[in-house]
Amino acid sequence: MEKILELISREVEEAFAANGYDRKYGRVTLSNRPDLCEYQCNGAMAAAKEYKCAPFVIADKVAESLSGNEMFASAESVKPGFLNLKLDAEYLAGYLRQMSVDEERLGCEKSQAPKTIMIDYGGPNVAKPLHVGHLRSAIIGESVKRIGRFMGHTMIGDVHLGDWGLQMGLIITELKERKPDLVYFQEDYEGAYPEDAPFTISELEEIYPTASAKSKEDENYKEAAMQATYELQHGRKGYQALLSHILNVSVSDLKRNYENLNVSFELWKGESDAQPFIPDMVQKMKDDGFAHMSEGALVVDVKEETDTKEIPPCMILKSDGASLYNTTDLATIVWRIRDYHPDEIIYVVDKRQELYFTQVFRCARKTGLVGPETELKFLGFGTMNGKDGKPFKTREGGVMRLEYLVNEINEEMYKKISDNHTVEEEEGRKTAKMVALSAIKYGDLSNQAAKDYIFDVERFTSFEGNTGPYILYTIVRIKSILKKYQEQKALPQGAKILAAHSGSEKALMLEISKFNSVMESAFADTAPHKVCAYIYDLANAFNHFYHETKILAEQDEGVQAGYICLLELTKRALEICIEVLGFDAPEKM
RNA sequence: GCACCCAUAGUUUAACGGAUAAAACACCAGAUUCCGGUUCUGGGGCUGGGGGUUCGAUUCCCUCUGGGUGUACCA
Repeated sequence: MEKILELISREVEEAFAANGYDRKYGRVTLSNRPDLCEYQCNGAMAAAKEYKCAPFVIADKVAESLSGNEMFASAESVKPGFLNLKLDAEYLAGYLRQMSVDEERLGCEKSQAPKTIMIDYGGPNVAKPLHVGHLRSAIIGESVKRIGRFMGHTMIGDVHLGDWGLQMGLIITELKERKPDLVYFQEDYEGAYPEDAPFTISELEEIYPTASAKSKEDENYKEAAMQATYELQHGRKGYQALLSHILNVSVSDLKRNYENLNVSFELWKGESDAQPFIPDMVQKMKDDGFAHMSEGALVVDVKEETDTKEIPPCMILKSDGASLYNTTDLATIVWRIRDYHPDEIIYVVDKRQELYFTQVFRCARKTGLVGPETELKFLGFGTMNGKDGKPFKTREGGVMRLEYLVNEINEEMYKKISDNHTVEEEEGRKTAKMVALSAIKYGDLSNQAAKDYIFDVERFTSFEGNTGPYILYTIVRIKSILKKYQEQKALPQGAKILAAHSGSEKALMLEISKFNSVMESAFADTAPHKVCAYIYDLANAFNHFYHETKILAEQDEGVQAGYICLLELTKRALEICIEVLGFDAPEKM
């Protein structure tokens, strides 16, 4: 259904036109002075110039034309030339009734031109545990994906594993030192390799750092690792079998971890999947004359006339002929285009990589890997800082494992919940987990992605203020009222949302009516924080209404039923929003 | 050196070029309560400095200051 702002604008534009002014001046915006009005139009001031006429004269005429319009309770012109509008309560109620009909989407229409959008987020390395550096990518990417999906687009999330390069050789080398008798190391072995991996995830997580440290001290060791890497990449069977064990063990652990965050991926592709595309891609770049040698390396120039800064060429091959991150990312684009024909690829990556991705994007376009019909978008996010304003660290100063961080917050939330009231252990744990996740995600998503933010556990886990738990608390409160009502009686036939009886009820209704426009702009700007800002306002509006209104004690059955319908709608709006943010509400808390 | 990003209340964050810059936490005062810890009501306080464009600037342009980041063989 049409956005309420559009409906209002059209009416006001009509009024401008009726008085002989260009209708473009009739655009209405949300009021920034809620004490004066609900919506406003500033067009008269802009029009004053064109028509050489005092702004308030124009505003007066328009207001006159709008008087008696059933959409507005009042339309008045004010001082310099503002047009202040208040919606008619019955009209507003009608709009909400229409929203209620569509329980799934609350009248928010899917995109007219659905796109296929691939979204690259996650970026974990195999054999290495997730750490807090992976948190933002996962949270933001997942939310952007869900928002896009809600708006009717085909969203394909790809985890883009770091599964290529020296790290694999290091693991194989270390494994060989520890367990030289394994069949994987017998060059002449012909049989089938065992199905079970010769290590567990915790061994794997310990092996990698150990090997990495050794290689820095011991030249021979490093040499061996490089040799193993080379042999792996050139098809040594035993090593490839090991690689798939490493991948399997690692990926199932990663999946478990991402699941805990309510994050999932459609594709579990990795850097290794791009490797087969490299030779042809490089050859074509050479043949087409885009790639040339520079300082021993193969590069593609990506400078443009309008650049204010120096953009170094995009390197395709190192001077030793080896590929690098750029190469892999370009080759990844090759199969993404080939297999999925996306209209857009979004990269949710640390913002420090912006220059690097500028190079990759330009190179991909220039060399024809990507046509003009495909948009490449860099969604850079800022650093997650500790309370001291510096990058988040453990108390000891190391990198915090994501799992530990999440557990810590779960634990804290459990304490909080069991302090408040007695709960069953199991039930309490489950609830704590849900609330904790809302705290982490909302704390992150309520900031603009591009900005650094401070991860303040105490603030994020608070049940008051602009936090995830506060939002959940509001939803739970609504659920509880609805439940009590249902226990007493059934909703009468023909129950419907009625024109607001109070200021706080109308304020709540006005918030709800913004739903579709918020979703649209959150998607257009890839900005989950707009959804956060919205549900916070919505939750506040509801709580004000709740404080002023005796819902369950209301004597008039019709009025009460209207309240219940309004609550249902509020609940749905909140639920859809937290769903796209990537967390859920419990039944109780 | 060069370039990019950021700068808003004590703190963390909002605000299509519009009116008196918003909220949360913290703080202060009053009310409330078996509680100095709960809840409610009220209050103070902000656009880094200087120019410019505009009827009108937190927003756009220039400059200065302060902070962050990046600047080809890492990812």
